[in-house]
Amino acid sequence: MTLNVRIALNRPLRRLFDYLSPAGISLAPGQRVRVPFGRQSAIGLVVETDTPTPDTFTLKTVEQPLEDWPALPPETLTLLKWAARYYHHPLGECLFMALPPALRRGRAAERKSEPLWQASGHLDDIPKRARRQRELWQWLSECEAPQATAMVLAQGFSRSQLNSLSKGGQIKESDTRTTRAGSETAAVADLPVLTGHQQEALNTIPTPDAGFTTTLLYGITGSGKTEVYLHYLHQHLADDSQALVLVPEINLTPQTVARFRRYFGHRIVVWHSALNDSERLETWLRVRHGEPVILVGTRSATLLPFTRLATLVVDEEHDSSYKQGEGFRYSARDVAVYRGHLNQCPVILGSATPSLESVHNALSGKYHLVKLEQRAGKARPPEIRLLDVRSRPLEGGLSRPALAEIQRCLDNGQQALVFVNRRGYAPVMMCFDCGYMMECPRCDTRLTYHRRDRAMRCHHCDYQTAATEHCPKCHSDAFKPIGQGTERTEDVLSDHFPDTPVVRVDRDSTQRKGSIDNILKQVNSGAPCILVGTQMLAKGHDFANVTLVIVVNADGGLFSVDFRAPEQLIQTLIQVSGRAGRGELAGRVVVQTCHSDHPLLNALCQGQYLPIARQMLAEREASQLPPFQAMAIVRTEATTMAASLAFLDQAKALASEANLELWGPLPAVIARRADRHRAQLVLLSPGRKVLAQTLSQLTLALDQQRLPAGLRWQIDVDPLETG
DNA sequence: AGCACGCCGACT
DNA sequence: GTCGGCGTGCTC
Repeated sequence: MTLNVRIALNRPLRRLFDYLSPAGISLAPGQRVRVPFGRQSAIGLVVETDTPTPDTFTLKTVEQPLEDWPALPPETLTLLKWAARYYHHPLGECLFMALPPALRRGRAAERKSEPLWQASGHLDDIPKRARRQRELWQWLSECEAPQATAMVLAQGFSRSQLNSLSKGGQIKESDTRTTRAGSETAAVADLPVLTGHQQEALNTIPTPDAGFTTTLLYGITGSGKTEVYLHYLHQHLADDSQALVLVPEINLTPQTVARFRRYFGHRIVVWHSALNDSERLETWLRVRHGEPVILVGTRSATLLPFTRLATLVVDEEHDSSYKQGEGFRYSARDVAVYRGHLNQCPVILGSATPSLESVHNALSGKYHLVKLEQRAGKARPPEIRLLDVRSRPLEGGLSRPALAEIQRCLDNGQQALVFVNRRGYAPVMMCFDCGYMMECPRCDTRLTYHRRDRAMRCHHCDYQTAATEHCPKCHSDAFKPIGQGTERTEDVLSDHFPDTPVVRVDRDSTQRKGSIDNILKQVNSGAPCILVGTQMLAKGHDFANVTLVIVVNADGGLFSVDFRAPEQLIQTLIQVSGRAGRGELAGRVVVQTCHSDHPLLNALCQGQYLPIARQMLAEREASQLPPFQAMAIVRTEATTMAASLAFLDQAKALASEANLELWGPLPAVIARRADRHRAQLVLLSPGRKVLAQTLSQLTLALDQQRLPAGLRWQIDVDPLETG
């Protein structure tokens, strides 16, 4: 008896390879195998069994299975096959995304016993000056069960603190799994009491009995959506079931995890980009073996091999970090919804500013709409006001009235938040004598001036060069920064308010590990201070004493070429406004603009998101943009623009038989990036079927073309960026 | 993606 | 004379 199997490999190939099963072994779909491939040996995943024998060539034989069980269980395999088709990405690469790196490389799927730490000895044995070590000891001693190193690090402690304590004998390794299993059901804190509105929302979300349902939980900032998720899971998740809670990358802070762990203890497991290979393997195995975990994770957690998935939650469902920006460009939110369908279980999408796609689905009845329109506790929604800054003198981007508002806020002993949408000191350096502007040698972009590091940096590639005081071209000293970045606004605020701490929060200031925690700690102390920062500040943080938010410039998103720019602008403005007045104090938001008559900004001042979303949806419908048509983009990059465009011209010819709207080919908005010349062809279709069929035919035909050297192309289905 | 094969330029 | 550049083609 010889049975053939069809196998996917981790290669960017839109095809599978057939092999003979090894003698006496029958293989199942999803199983991991080692196979000879060319003159190398590769790891493969079985996709189909009992496939026909070809008559034109002889098959090679699978070397051996790596496990006698499928690494990818049936549901996960079905999910990934669907996703590979939907996103028109090679199946092999999609399947391997669902394996941890260790298993992709062929390591054994075994748990390495990892140490779990528990406190022993006495607090007094730790020197008083070792403050963090003492805190770590205290935390461990308060934990219900011994903690893994990953957990300790997630709490913001360091390896060196752990090592010191271990050496001194104040903590020790406990025996691994037995203790953990015993603690699964350990008593944990009581759930927070729900407000009447939260309770009402909770009661309105369909229960798992209803099978597959998608609920859009529209809850304004500060309304307490997390409490609703916690109660939903507590009420409806069976003890032997698994749940997935997706959060945007930035939200998976130790505080968020601690919040879940307080009520579910060790049932909470985390998954994010900072895990190392062995932590990934460990968690992947727990999920695969059906441990009843509640997994809190970022985008790629959507692809984990759950076997008893019973509830999915996508928090901040509008967040763009759910869409993978390269390679397998999937949307974790959309894959999660499909996964709910496969498992016939509830999916809850939560946001204060849901995507227009989700609002559309809610309004059309495809999703249940549950509203939570009151802030929890005594907090009230902030008052939003436009401040027209045409012909007003600006300092670091700030107008006099804005500075006066900040002064008043500080005088009241409160905190202010200043939102600037660019990091660095200034986005451009320009010579006022010869007009020269410093550009990136590899991209079609201007270099951003980073004053702290005396550097000129490109924000689109890794280029950087020393900053100069004189114009590099004409040596004039009239070489000046143009525009605002967070550093510049920080400087102006420090000069203006010398007695008040000014804290900058952006990618540059938070690079050091744990620095965001220190910043949050300082802010949460409540003493007057000014926060200056980018989008980072807008996301999910709870600053009780911030009562004033200043938006330095709202105009960037109003006139962008990208059709999603207004949606993203409004979402960011509402999210950042939501940072004001979360405690008992009322919040105020001042939005500086040169277009105070713009209808979108005026709608924003009404403070309600859904009406604005309706308005934006009407515009999308009028111009037949998503979600009223399905969109995909064929993107190219090549050594010359001519090569990129020529390739897309062929693609256009291949696609033009179908009844589709085609835009382009056109050079990308940033046409050259890291010396690659980029272009795109946009496909729009009223129906998903036509689009999918066209893309299938297109990929088939394009795969057969031999590509000019250095040209790469990809397909982006449901793109977020159309630049 | 790897990897080998293959056909032209500057090195001991 | 060979080492090695990366173009082209193939992998069940």
